[in-house]
This record gives sequence, structure tokens and C-alpha cells, in this order.
Amino acid sequence: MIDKSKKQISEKHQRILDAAIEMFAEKGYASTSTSEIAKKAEVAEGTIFRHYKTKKDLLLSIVSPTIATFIAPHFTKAFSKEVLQGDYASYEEFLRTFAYNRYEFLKQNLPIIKIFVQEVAFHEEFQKPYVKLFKKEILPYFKKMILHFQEKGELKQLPPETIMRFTVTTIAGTILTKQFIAKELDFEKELDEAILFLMGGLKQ
Amino acid sequence: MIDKSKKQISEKHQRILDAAIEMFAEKGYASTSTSEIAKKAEVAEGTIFRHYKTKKDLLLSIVSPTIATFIAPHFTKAFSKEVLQGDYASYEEFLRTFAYNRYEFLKQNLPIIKIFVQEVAFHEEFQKPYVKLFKKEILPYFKKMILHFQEKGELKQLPPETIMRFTVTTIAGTILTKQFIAKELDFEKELDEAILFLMGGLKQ
Amino acid sequence: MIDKSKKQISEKHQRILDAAIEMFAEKGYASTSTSEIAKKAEVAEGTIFRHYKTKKDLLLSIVSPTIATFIAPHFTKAFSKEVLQGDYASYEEFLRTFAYNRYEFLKQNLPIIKIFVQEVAFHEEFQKPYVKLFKKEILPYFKKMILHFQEKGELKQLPPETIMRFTVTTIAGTILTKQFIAKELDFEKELDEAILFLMGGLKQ
Amino acid sequence: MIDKSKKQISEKHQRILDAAIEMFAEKGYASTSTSEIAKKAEVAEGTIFRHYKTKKDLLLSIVSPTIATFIAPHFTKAFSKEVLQGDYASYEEFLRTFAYNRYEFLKQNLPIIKIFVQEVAFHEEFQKPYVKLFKKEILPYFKKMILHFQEKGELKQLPPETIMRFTVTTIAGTILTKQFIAKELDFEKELDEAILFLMGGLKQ
DNA sequence: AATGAATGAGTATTCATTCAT
DNA sequence: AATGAATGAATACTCATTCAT
Repeated sequence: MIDKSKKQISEKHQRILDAAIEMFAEKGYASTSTSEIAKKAEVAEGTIFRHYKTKKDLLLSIVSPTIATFIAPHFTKAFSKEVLQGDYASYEEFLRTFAYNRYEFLKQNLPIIKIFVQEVAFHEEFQKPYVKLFKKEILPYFKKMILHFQEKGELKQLPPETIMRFTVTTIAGTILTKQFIAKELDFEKELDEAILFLMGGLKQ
Repeated sequence: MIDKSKKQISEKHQRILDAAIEMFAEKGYASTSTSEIAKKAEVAEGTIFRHYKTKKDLLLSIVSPTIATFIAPHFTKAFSKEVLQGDYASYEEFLRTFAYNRYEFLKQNLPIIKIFVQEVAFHEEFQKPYVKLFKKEILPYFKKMILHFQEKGELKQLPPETIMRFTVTTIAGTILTKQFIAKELDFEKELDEAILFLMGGLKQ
Repeated sequence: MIDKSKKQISEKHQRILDAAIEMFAEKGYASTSTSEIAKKAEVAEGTIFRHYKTKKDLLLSIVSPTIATFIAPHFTKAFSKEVLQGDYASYEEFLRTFAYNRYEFLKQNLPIIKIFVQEVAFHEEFQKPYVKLFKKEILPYFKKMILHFQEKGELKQLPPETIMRFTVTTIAGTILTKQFIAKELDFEKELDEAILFLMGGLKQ
Repeated sequence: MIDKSKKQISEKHQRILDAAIEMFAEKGYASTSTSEIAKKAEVAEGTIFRHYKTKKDLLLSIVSPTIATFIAPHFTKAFSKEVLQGDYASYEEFLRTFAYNRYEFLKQNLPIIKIFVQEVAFHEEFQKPYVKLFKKEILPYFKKMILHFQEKGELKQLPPETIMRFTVTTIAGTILTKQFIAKELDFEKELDEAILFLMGGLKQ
């Protein structure tokens, strides 16, 4: 999923990264030993330390400022362009695109996202770059979109941040429910209802 | 916070539990050593193993079926009685009570909840007893309440589960935003808006 | 040889110390592994780290200020009392006692002395406590002795430090020659000649 | 300092040797890693092993028979010619030349001498070639010199080995004191006194 | 000759667990 | 019930050495 294809990265190096991501996601950082990673990546244990000075460095290379600056923006900007800067006939149409996009993103990046939740979420020092990224790449476009539909009279005259909060909360709740709590649900139907509900609360 | 006061539990035993909860929440289960717990609890290392066969047992005693059966129901039933089985003039009134109750619960049980998210959330085998508990103690009362207000014409004719989902999602989103993302918000004001939004989407 | 018999020290602890001294002396600190020490001491490797936080701590416990303050003074004072504060009819008699005492000391403490030469001699930061000890416990008595024999007219009117230097140099040279370079020598005869030589150079 | 200029030796090879000598002297053989040497020499790690099969070989090339046979004799013979085979008006004059020569030698070859003391001194198997060299290149000339001055009546009728021993011991003691123990001393003055002392003990 | 990525045996250290007291 | 010394397996990491280029 994540590949630093720009920087030439050796095949073994890539195998180490893949193995680490998979195991950190599955068992957590602290419960994964470097020898397990080496075994799964089919390299010698020493090879890991040729590429990363410490085990923590390996985690950071997956999860840290480096990714925030090099990898995440890739996703972030793509998301921003494809979703937030799109041309939508209605807020509902935007919501649908937004929800599907994030749902796919979640499904396709589950391992890294799990690592994030486990290792980053509770360590405030890691959060800053992401907050920054969000404020720069997401927030302004999201706001603009909301203002646009407020002007068109589709949305209530609430502060855009509040509308955004309810939007994100409701969509995230729908996606997470489908993914983790009630997998048997029909996502499309569920989403339709959620959008209906959302618009009910946000309509003028 | 958690005290198994029914079962007589020695003071040292309680200190071990408290220390373990605090450290597991702070550093995670795998990164906390039994010697650290012993030091913080001011007992000898061996003492921990008098009470719990293994370190994992100690975690389970905090987080697992044992708690699901002995501790959580205490909370669950209290919550069910105090909140779900209350007598409310309107769904809005219920929402307000519900939100404050859960907000206080979160603030007062932050450590255990953190342990839950880190150690339980991703391990499906731990989840069953909680699902069971939820289905038995929460779901029926919640449903009843929703049906009651649907009959009174306050709420749309959606499946009660769906209404519950939106309710929980919106309230949870508001609480988590206040607690972790935007601590500077005025919770009361934020909650008012959320309830307005919710009712907008759920009203007939 | 060295036993901290005052502080109760467990038998295993003592075995670790003995093994460490022997192996550090034989192979040097850096070339001795903790697993070798554990094997020779017939304890588990972990046991070493119960008594010493790190391998370096183990070295320091043999060689450091602690020993300088607790062990060395034992020797130093014994030496000072037995040798330097003795009542001698002549400087020659003193020289003989001094030489034999140091010769025995060397033979009986060879391992620790080897560790000293290898690990301490070139690390100035370790030297201070010994310099201090020497200045406090040895220097004044040695000086007094020399002054005493200068007054009696047995020794030249050189600065006592200079006389001390030649004395130590000559006796040390004799002892080291016997111990390391020409083991076949007859120490007694060799010492007689050295004393004759010394007195020849120091006599008025 | 040491250059095997006779054998053509590449510049990188020389840099490896220099780096190894410096680091072995500073940190000891066992505590110096080949990667450190490579970094300091600014060559690739593999390059060291092109020139020396093992790390130990590298040490030996600095310290062993190879040097004893190729390098040391260079020094030894120079010393022998320049100092021992000189033409001196008195033993005192010889002593002065001898002392200055060795003092300079020590100062200029401190690193290698440190390696010697740390790695060779306690390993008897390394000592033989040096003993041999000493017996062949130094001893006879030293003896001759002493016999010469005994004939002239300047020195006592002691065995020349004994006189040599006292001479070396006293001069070495003076040099080492100046270099390692009391750097603030005035070497010239100190040496004068030592010679006076020596002659006092060795004069007829 | 020179490189540097790769190796895997070895290192110091940690840690859950046991057990005699 | 409580202790804490002792254990030994496991851990992250290092390092001399190899080898394809």
C-alpha cells in the first residue's frame, strides 16, 4: 500500500516494511519482536538494523513526521482534490462521495490505521504534524464547500466547523459501525439513511 | 475507581490493581513490566503472582469476562437504571441526561477505557461478553425508550436500531471531540447544538 | 582476597565477584562476556544483573571509588601502619620491610592489579580517588619517615619527594623485574643489591 | 609515524593502519569496532578485510612478530647505533643521551606503546620476539658500554646486568613520572637529580 | 583493489515467573 | 499472605566477516 517508490528502496527493505506494518497492526508495536519481523520478511535480523537504527525508528518510519510529510500528504492531497475540491450538485452528493472514499481508504489501509490508533492516538507528541496537515490541506476546502452550500440555501446557518463536526461524526459512525460492529449491514442502505438523517439535521 | 468491594480484597491486592490499571493505561500492557507495577504498588514482585497466575491474568482481571460479569454489570445496570429506565418528558431530555452521564463516566474511567481501546478493541475474542452484556442490559431498554417516543410522535418511524445508532454516534462524537480533540469547547453549548441537530434529523 | 565481609554478601554474589576478577584480569574487561562470568560463577546470567545494574557497574565495583574508599584504605592503612609507621633502626631496614610487603601484596593481588593497569591506568577519570587516597594515607607518613632519617644523618638533604621517587622507582623496578621479566632471579639477593645501590645514591 | 614505506602500501591501507593504531590506543582492541576504524579511515568496511583476514590480524600487524621483525628493528637498530654505540666521555653523558632519546621515543610513539602495554604485556606468547630482539641488538652493546666505563673506573664492579637494571629502572622511573604522574615537573632538572642519584649508587 | 549490503552468531540486559523462607 | 533472590528464555542490538558487483 505504502511504497516509497520515489526513493529507490531495495526489495528486502520493502519486505521488512511490509512485515513490520502487518505485525505491528496485528499484535501491537511492543508485542512484536524484531526477530519475528525478520522471520516474516525472510531476512536476517541484522538486516533490519542496517535500515533502521532502532526498532522505534522502524515504527516511526511507518507512522511519524516522515510519513506525515511525505506519504500522508499524498493521500491527503489526493483526498482533498478528488473529494473536497470536486464539483457537486448538492451536499448530499458530496456526502456520498466522501463516505465511499473514506470507506475504501479505511478498508485498504486498515493495518496502518490500526497502528495509528494504537501507537499514535495516545501520544500527543506524535499528533502535531497531523493536526497541521489537517489544518492546511483539509479544513479550508471543507469549509469552502460548506459555505458554498450554505449560500445555496441547502444548509443551516451554523458555524461551518459545527456542520463539519456533525458530518464527520455521522459518516465516521456509519463507516465504523459497518466495519467493526455490524459487518452484516448493507453499507449502501445504511449510508442512505445516514445521509437522510444528516440532511434532516442540517437543512434550513 | 473500580473496587471489588464485595469480595474481600486485601489492601495490597487493591494497590496492585490500581497500579496495573494506571500503568497499562499509560504505557500499554506489553510495555509495562510486573516489576514496575510492584514498585508502584509498593509490594514485592512475588506478591503480584500470589494473586494472579500470570501477567496476562492481571490484564484479564481488569478487562475480561471477569469484569464483564462482575464489574461492568454494576456500571451497566446503574447506567441502565439511572439513565435508560428514567422517566423523561421528551427524547431531548433523555439525550441530555444520557450525554452528561456518559461524559462523566468517560472522565472518571479514562484509564480503564484506554486499556480497553488498546488491548480489547482489536481482539475479537474479548468482545463477546461485552456484546452479550450490551444486548441484555442496554439494548432492550434503549429500544423501549425509542419506541415510547415514537409512539408519542416525537421521533420518526425509523427502525429503533437506526435511531439508536445516530443517537449514539452523535453524542459520542460530541463527547470525544470535547475530550480529545477540542478541549477548549464549551461542552454545554456544544451538546445543545448536537441535540438540536439530532432532533432535526430524527423528528417526524 | 578481597572480601566485603562486613557487608553481608551472599555466596553467589561472592562467586560472581571472584569470577569477574579472574576473567577481567585474564582477558580484559571488554573481552569478557557476562555469560562467561555467569558460567564460571555457576549462576544464571540474570543473577549478575540483580547485583549490578550493568557490566560496567561490576567493573567499577571491583575497581572504583567504592573500592577505593572501602577496600583500598584497608590495604592502604594496613600498609601505612605496618610499614610506614613502623619503628625502624635504619632506612635500610625500612626498605627491606617495604619491599617484602609490596612484593607479597603484588603476588597476592595480581588479578586486581592487572585489571587496574588495563582499565584504570589509561582512564584519568578513574584515577582521582587513588591519588587522593595516596596523598592522604601514604605521602605524609612516607615523608615523615624520610625526614626522620635525614635528621639522623642517614639520608642526603634532597627534597623528600625526590628521595621517595627514587626509593619507589628502585624497589618497584626490582619487584617487577623479578615478577615479570626475570623470574629466575633470587629476590633476596637482588633486593640486597638494590638496597645497597639505593643507599649509595641517597647516603650523605 | 610507522610507515612500511619499503613495501609499497596503498594510501587507503596506510589510512586503515593509522586509524587502527589511534583507536586501539584510545579505546583498546576489544572495544574498537572495525566499522569505527573504517569510518575514521574513510574506507568501506570491506576494505579492511581485503588487507587483513581478521581484526586480530590487524592488531598483530601492529604489534606482533611482523612488526618485531620489520618495524621494531628499524627503531631498535637506530637506537642501538645512535645511542648505545656512541662515543661518550662519561657514563653520565651516556645517561643523558639515553634518557632524552627514550623520552622522545615515548612521546612520539605513545599510541603504539599504549597498545603494547594493553594487549601485549600480559600475553607471554607475544613477548618472545621482543626478548630475542633485545638480547641481540641491545644487550651486547649496553654491556660493552658498561664494561668500558667499569674499566675506566667510573662504575662499580657489579655484574653489568645489575648496573643495567638500575640504570634502566631509574631512567624509566624518571621518564614515566614526568609523562604520566607529575607532568608539571621540569624534566631536565629531574633528570639531573636522577643521574646524580644513579651515579652515587653506581660509582666506585 | 574497493565497495557496502547482508548475514547470523553473539552481547548486554530485561522480565515474567518460581520457590524457599 | 508476603517476600525477594534466583532463574533462563527472550529481547533489541552489535559486529566481524562474506560476497556479488
